[in-house]
Amino acid sequence: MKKNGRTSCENCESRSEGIFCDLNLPELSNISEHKIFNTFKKGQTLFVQGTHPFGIYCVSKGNIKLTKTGPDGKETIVRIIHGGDILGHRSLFCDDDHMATATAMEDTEVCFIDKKFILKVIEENPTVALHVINKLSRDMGAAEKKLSSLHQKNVRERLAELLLSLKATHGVKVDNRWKIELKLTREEMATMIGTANETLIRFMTEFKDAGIIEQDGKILFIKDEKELVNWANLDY
Amino acid sequence: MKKNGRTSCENCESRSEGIFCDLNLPELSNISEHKIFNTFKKGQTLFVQGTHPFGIYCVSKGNIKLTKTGPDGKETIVRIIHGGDILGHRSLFCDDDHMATATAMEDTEVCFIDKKFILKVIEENPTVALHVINKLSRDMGAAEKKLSSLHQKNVRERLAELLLSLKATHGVKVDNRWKIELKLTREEMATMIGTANETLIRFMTEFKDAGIIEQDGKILFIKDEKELVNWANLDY
DNA sequence: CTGAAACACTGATCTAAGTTATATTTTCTT
DNA sequence: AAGAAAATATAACTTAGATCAGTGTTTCAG
Repeated sequence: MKKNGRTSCENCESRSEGIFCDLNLPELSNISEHKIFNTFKKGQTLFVQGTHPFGIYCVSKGNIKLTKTGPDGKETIVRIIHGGDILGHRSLFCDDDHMATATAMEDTEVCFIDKKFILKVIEENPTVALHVINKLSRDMGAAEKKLSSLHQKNVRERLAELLLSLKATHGVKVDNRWKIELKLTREEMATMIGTANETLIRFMTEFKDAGIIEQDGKILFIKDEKELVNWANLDY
Repeated sequence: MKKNGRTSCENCESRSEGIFCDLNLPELSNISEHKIFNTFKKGQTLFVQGTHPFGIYCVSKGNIKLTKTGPDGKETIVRIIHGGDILGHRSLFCDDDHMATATAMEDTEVCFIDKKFILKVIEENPTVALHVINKLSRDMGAAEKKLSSLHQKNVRERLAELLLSLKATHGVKVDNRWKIELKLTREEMATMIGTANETLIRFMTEFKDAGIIEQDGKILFIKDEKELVNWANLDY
């Protein structure tokens, strides 16, 4: 692995974001020498539900969806991983098989880090450990929030919540609209909030008709954030 | 705090289980000197949704439920914490306010550990850090599994899953039945699988009629685990 | 021991959202 | 550029499970 190349951790696009953000250059280049850089084309899978994890993936560019398929073939997107995030750590850290499939939603750049090595890095660098703990805690919060939403809110409210969370994670303010820089199919959005394809489409139409959102081809815009918050019926 | 007393970490009932299980005696007694021992009676709350976390709770005895209340007052049990587990760490580690309320389900014994101190312990003891990571990962797995169940399975299947998971966490084999050593109301069980009180009762009756479960007062027994697995329609 | 809550159960409606079906548009493939 | 495949959209129909209403049964405080 060439030093200071485009694919080195020292020059990584997402160097300032992830669990390694507090490491200094020598430590980074140590990791750099132990990782395996890889690219995935849209639609390719990084790992498949039910298989054994061998390490973690550090995503430097592109979005990846984590999909859990049920016994009857129904799919649910449990999480979306974007540039700067890690992936595959949950299964690794509890020695479970992967309980979901990771699929590239666009062309992505990802580094693979072997189990043994990442555990060593965590043991030797408390700051990395704390970042992993922080990441897991935040994801866990998101998961438990979704859990209660699924029980307590109807589809309209959950859709509003989804749009708000997409705004937070993938939104960019352009003029006076929020542009969502993540292309999702209706099907995918539906599985994110636990509803059927057709039901989701109905409510998306309702949101469009109400002037809350707008669409330009596949790109989504949020026009009226305030109204979205109303519709989401958020707690406290 | 007296040394070697009933309430010291060295003599803690759940010493072999929690995140501190790999520490040696001097390290344990160091923690012991920094914790605050407390007891809670059934129904008392340890902390309330929306408040700021100041540390973590280390549960040595008793079960505690974590309940998230929605904007319309509807409650959902997001997790149950039992002896040996920690509590309140999720919010603490991501600097969020508590997003749920912790309520003792029976008389409990709990130690409080201050934020600053627990962070120091984690930084200085990689084994503690790894145990915290492992704990979070397992809880996160459970949360994401529930999430997809809520989308992919009907109430009957989810109830079967709940009973199986109660068996795993609180079950004791007595004769040829599994005794569930956790007393739950129907209401509580309902909020655990995201359904209504009445609906849950209906299916519990169905399970009893089918000879899968049995009840002696408030205590629950699983008679036919095999059939329960069938009804749960588990994946792979 | 007693009266009031809290809990458990049952039945009768009602409705949100799933399902099925079909048409139209967009996006890939060759 | 044409044809196939995937995604979007709408409407009609069905249903799982929520809600409402009422009765029996524990539990527990005083």
